[in-house]
Formats: sequence, C-alpha cells, structure tokens
Amino acid sequence: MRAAVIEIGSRDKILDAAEDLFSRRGFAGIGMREVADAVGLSKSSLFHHFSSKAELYAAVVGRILDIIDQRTMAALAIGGDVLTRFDRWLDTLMDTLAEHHNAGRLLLRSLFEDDELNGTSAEERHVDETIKHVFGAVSRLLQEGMQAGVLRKRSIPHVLQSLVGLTVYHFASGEFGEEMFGQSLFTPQLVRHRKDEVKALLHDGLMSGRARVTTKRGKGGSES
Amino acid sequence: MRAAVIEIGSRDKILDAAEDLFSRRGFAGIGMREVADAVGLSKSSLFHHFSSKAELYAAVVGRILDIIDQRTMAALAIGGDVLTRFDRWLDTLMDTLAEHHNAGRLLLRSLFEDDELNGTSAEERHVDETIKHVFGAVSRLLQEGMQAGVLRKRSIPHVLQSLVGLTVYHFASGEFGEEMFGQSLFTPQLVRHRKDEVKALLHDGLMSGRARVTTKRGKGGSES
DNA sequence: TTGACCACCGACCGATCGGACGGTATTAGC
DNA sequence: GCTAATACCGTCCGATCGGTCGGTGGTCAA
Repeated sequence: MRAAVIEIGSRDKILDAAEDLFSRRGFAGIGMREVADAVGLSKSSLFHHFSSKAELYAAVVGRILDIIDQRTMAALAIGGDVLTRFDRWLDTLMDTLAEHHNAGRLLLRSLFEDDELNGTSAEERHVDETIKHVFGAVSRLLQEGMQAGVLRKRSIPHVLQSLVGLTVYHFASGEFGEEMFGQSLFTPQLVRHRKDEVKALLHDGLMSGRARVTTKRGKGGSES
Repeated sequence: MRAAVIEIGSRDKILDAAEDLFSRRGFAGIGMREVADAVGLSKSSLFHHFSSKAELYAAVVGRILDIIDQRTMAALAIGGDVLTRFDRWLDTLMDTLAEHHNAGRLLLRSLFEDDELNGTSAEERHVDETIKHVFGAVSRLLQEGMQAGVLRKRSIPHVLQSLVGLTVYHFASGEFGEEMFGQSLFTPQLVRHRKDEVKALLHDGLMSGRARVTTKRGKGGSES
C-alpha cells in the first residue's frame, strides 16, 4: 500500500535538484556527482533513471516547458477578445515564471547552450516542438489582433523577441536584477509591479490608438 | 622596429579567442586548453598573461563592457534634447551589440554566472563599476525625461530591465533568434529593423502624448 | 522456492580539468 | 659579457569529469 503522505518518486526528486543546479550554473557547470549529492542518491543511481547527463538536462528543460505550454494554452482557451486574451497570456506567462524561480534562467540558459548541445533524442525533439507550440499560439494571436486593427502592425518575430526579453529575461536576471530593485525578484508586490509595467509598455507600444481605451493598472492576473 | 602590418599582441589574441569561446559555451564549458589551442599557444602561456581562468574571464567581460561604456557615454555627450539623446543611446548600444557578435551573449551569460563567480579581484570590481556607470547615465537620462514631462512616469528599474531585455537579449538569442527571423541576427537589414522596432515600441510605450510627435522610422543610428 | 524485475550502490575507468613548476630562447640595458 | 625581464613551452599533479560494471536487497508473481 502506498504511503498517504506526499510521496515523491526518485525521478522527480532528481529533476527538482537538477533544475535548481542547472539553472544556477548551467549544463557544463554542474556534475552528476553534485546532483546526486543534492538528491541523496549515488551518482550511479542517476544513470539508472537517465541514460546520460544530456538526457537529464533535456528532461529538466522539457518539464518546465511543458508547464508553461499547458498554462499559457489554457489561458488562451478561456476566450475573450484579442486584447483580453493577450493580457491573460502575459499574466499567465509571468505568473508561471514567478512561481517557478528557476524557469526563466533555465530557459534562457538552454536557449544559449543548445546551439552546440543540439541532439536528436526524443526529449530534445519534444523541447523544440513545445517551444514552437507556445510561440505558434501567441503568433496567431498577434496576427489576429493586427488584422482586426486592434494591434499596431509590427513584425511578429520582433514582437516575439520583445516579449521574451521583457518577461523571461527579467525573471532570469537573478542577483543583478535584485540589486537593481533592492529586493528579491519574486516578492508578490514586485511580480505584480513587473506585470503592470510590461503590460503598460505593451499597451501603449502595441495597441493602435482606437483600441487603447482604459488601461487599468494594478488589476493583474490570477495569482502571483 | 615594429612591424608595419597589423601586429596583435598575444594578450589581445587570447582575449579574442576566449571571448568567442566563452560566449558560446560559458565559463564552465570552456577549458584553458581549448582557449590555448584556438590562439595557437600552449596552456601554460595563458597563465603567463592571466593568473587564473577566472581572471581571464573577467578580462574578457571587462573589455566589451569598456567598449559599450565608452561608446554609449560618447553618444550621450553629443548633446541634444532628452528624446534625441535617448534615441542616440539606443542606436549606439544596438550598433555596438551588432558589431561585436559575442557581446550580447557574453554579457547575459556573465550576468548569470557571476552569482556564484563573484570575486573581489581588481578586474571584477572594474566590471561592476562599469555596469553601474552605464546604467547610472541612462537612469539619469530617463529621470530627466520624466521630470521634463517628455517621458511617461515609470519605474526606472523596470525600464532599465526592459531596455536590457529588448536589446541585449535579442542580440544574444543566437540560433533561436536566427530560426525565428530566418537569417543571421547580424545582417545589416535585420539590425536596422531591430533598431526601428525597439525604438518604435519605446516611443509609443514611453513617450508622453505631447512629446510623441513625428516618429520617423528607418532613419536609424550611425552605422550597422 | 524460485526467478524476474526494480532501485540502488561502491568501485573503477580513461579523459580532462585548472594550475604549478622548471626550463629555454630572445631581447634590452649596463 | 652579464643580468634581468619577457614570452613561451613541456611535464607533471591531484581532483574531478561522465560513464560502466558487477553487484545487493526488496518486492511480487508463479
């Protein structure tokens, strides 16, 4: 009979520890020994669950990408007009990045390292597909807004880059960002503030004149 | 007598090679052996010029930070009203990032890794001071613009984060960004396009109504 | 009781890591 | 000619790297 208490499988415990470590010092900066010590297992046991270090890394990245994918897609699925869905998408993305402290940095890091770490394993293909899935959905949303005349006509790839830069980078900026704000990036009030600032900048910067009506600030997303 | 041809000192050749390698695989991902091979020297010779790997890394980061510092400060020193200086600052920053292909990625990487790689060496203190110098100048510019009523009143730390996210991240996004745009991030036309997009977003997003007059696009900065 | 499967382990492997050390060739100043 | 400094090199070191291998103890079905 399974224990009633929170029983976390070894595989997930490994992923948790590896996520923390990889996000802080990157793929090359972390040894399997260090991960094993953090979990409380032996190094050989890690290879029982993951066939290689690269596969463990891909699994870590894939897991948080799945969370982001699921959350942002669910946010879009609720419906509403383009602006409502866009705001909700932003809120959800930033809430997710705020909830998972390692997500931003891990994502940016993986974006840097997979230039050489490109493999063809199942996990790595899954990562690529998930990224495309997330970006595809928001691309279509932007396109819909531009065609409807509610968003300014801008280059979609550039807007995507700007979205990543405004959201993911901020939550990945670590000690640098914390020194700038004088507090942790993940305090509820700073998260709320960031969401407001990003949305305000994008409202004024992206919305066409006739769509930009009441930009109510401070009434953010679901949680944070 | 010194040779008339382009004579590059070994120290600079080491910095060049290390910049390239570190920007691609990070501090932990590169061994001194690899740097030495790229320069055409032996590993021991690197330790003749730099007392440790960490110092070499700090020297690499410090060098490109110095370039950015000098260029952006010179751009501000030319003068003009707040909006003119702000635009010129953006142009100069992005031109510099576009010229030095490794700069963006190296900067973001160093921002990530020095959370644990924080030292008290002379070079590392210089890096910190240079960063503060650059951000201090643009902070004062933003403040001036907000007080003059020509820029919307926004949280300056958040605007700084947004500036980094919109500029440095883009030029650091590597293969990921190139797949999105279908071309190298450093082609002249894409650089020009990015500068226009960022300036347009910030014009609409930051400028107060009465200041936002003729946002002429496509008439960017000095070079690229 | 047996055998298959599972999670896990210690010991070990060749390779590579950052770095120390001693030595050599060249140059400049005396 | 001697000395000092500079730039460079080969060799060696202890530690750590990712990964393999041969186990051990436990659980469950036959």
